[in-house]
Amino acid sequence: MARHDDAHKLAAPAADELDARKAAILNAVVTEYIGSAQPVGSQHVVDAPGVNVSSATIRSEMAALEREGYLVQPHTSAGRVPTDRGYRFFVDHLGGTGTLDATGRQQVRRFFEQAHGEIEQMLERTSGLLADLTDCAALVVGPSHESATVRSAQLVGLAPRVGLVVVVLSDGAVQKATVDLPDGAGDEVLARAGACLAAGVRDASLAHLPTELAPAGDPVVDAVAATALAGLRSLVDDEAPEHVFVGGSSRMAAAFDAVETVRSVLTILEQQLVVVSLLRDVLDRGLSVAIGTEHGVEPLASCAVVVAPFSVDGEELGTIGLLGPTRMNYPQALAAAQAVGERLSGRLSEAGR
Amino acid sequence: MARHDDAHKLAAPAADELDARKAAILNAVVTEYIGSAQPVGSQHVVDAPGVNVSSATIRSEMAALEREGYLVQPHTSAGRVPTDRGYRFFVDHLGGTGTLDATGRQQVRRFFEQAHGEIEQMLERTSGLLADLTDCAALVVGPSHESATVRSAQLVGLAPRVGLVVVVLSDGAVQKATVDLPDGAGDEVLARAGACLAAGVRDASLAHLPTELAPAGDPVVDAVAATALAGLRSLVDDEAPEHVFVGGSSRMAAAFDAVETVRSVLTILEQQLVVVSLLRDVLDRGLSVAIGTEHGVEPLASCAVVVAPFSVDGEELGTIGLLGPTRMNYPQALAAAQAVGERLSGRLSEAGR
DNA sequence: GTCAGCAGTCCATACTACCGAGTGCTGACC
DNA sequence: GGTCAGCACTCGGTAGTATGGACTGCTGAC
Repeated sequence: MARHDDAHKLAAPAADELDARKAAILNAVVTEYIGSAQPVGSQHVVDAPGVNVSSATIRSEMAALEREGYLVQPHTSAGRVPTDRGYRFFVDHLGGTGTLDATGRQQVRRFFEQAHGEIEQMLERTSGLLADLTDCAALVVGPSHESATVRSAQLVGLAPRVGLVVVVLSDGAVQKATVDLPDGAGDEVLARAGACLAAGVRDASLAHLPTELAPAGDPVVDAVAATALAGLRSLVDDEAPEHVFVGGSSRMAAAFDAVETVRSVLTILEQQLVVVSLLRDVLDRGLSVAIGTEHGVEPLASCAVVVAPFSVDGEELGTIGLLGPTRMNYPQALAAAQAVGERLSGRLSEAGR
Repeated sequence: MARHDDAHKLAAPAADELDARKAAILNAVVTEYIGSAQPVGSQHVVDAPGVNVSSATIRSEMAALEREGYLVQPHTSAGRVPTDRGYRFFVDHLGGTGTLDATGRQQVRRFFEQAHGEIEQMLERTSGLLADLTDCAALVVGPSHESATVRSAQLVGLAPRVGLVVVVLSDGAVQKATVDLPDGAGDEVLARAGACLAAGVRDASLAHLPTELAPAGDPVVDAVAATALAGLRSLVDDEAPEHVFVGGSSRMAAAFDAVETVRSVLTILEQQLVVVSLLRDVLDRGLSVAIGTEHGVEPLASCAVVVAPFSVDGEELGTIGLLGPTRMNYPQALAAAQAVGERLSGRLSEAGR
């Protein structure tokens, strides 16, 4: 079989291609290393499927794979460890997406059967589920509210001179902003200003709120309504547009043995902005996996990220991410991310129907 | 001097008291150990204030302190390390609360000067501030909404058969619950049901919502209102009543050198329920510090917790917590927790006025 | 009660030896 | 030419041993 592969090996762009045997060996090394975290020697590969050659031949093939940048030796006389490039080939050409194991599938099914409550709560719990499934840190970025439109706006008095603007968005999110009120603003003024505000912002998107409102006639009411609108507008710039739920970050402690690595990874995980843009960036580049230095975040050089979008009614709304060491179990992670993404999409679409 | 101490040593409860020199030595050992994380030998104590004796005398005092359970030796011929009891004495009798250093004070001041936005956001940021100040993991538990009363309730249609109940509480919190609507429920039905609901729940506390509403006459409206109320009531049991913001958990990675300890501590930090009840428990026992095994959480045996409440208009609303290794800098942590708690109370009271 | 002096303990560190997993190379074989 | 058994070699990890030093506890003098 490998014999006539040679024929079109020259025809095909050989740059990123490996012949079947090299691929099988790389596959075996990656698989083994993911499991054991120990450099893999030629002896451990000899029984792998698709590799029907002696350890001596494997050694020479491994040496070639090292020359081509797929493997490295930590030191002479040690086994081989995959490079980022090796993992990349593995993810692209080998291993497939894999499927969740039976217990995993059951866990996911049960989770979504008994899932209920608000979207935020569900996303948070989902991050826990993903962490459990994959033993990675799980990142779940909620939908952006940028394109959602205002369904309802309301002005509520909290204290003599404090009010709260509450808007409900079409995607079910609720935003609020406290506003200072002038001294004499009673319930009636609030109600009228609220109505005025509601009329002005209804069906506008949060990103494109009007700058002023139609006057209601009463200067006090108008003033209050304007204040409320200003409070609302400040929300948009103010708050990070997306919230990210991080679950299972403790698992990063088990993933590395250097406590310093753990610390730097955790530090990144605490920076929501970095996490969100990391995931977005990977997704925008059309990838579902970013390995080592492929994503630009330097402190995560020894990590890999697996992403999957989730959507409601076909519209991509959020992102699922899994963060683990580069030697993470990619097939499992991909399968889990994809399965949970699909289920989540289904669940959310159903709820919004 | 010690001679006639013997006399009333039997009379007075000598149990927890140490004479001035022993206290000074203990103080020096704890202070030194907090700084260096290395066992402290008699030589390092010799220059400490209040200890004007030779190292030989210190050694015999240290041996006594060890017999009394304030210090331990990791092994013979090593220096001494404080026990939990030693830290406890230090916290209770020595070191005082301390004050924040100048840069710390400035950091706190600046933070609260430019603090703005909603309470949740502010609490989250506060957890980051505290972590920065103390190099500990910071826990901020928001106010419980149990005693807050409903200021406003509203029913908004999101999709043909989906509605959202939004209630605003007297403390400024907003709660929401999605509800399924019957097929024919149009805007008018929603408005009427919403009004009916609002009338029924206004000024009720979330914990004591009515079980049924006054009928509005129309069976469809009544049904919708009842569904909405049910959705609202489910919120109370459903959601954890308090949310805890955890900041700076990455700092736990630097605090311990055993990666396994880091993992177990982080695992605890991910369990909001445990964290909340831990803080509550410590506070309920009237403590501001819980050291080692004093709090019941076994995986945190090598940690200490410093807590401080914060309040609005005199009413205790939330809790600030700092989690660090037992050899954390107690005076600094206490000062930071107290200062931030006070500032936060002030800020929140001011906003609610 | 204090303390200088001393003998003793025991952890780190460094050094050495050794084992074994693993490599690259070579020469024979198909 | 590709394959592979055999071989010499490399080098990290473990174990054993020596050394230094930071401690201690004790003792006897003041």
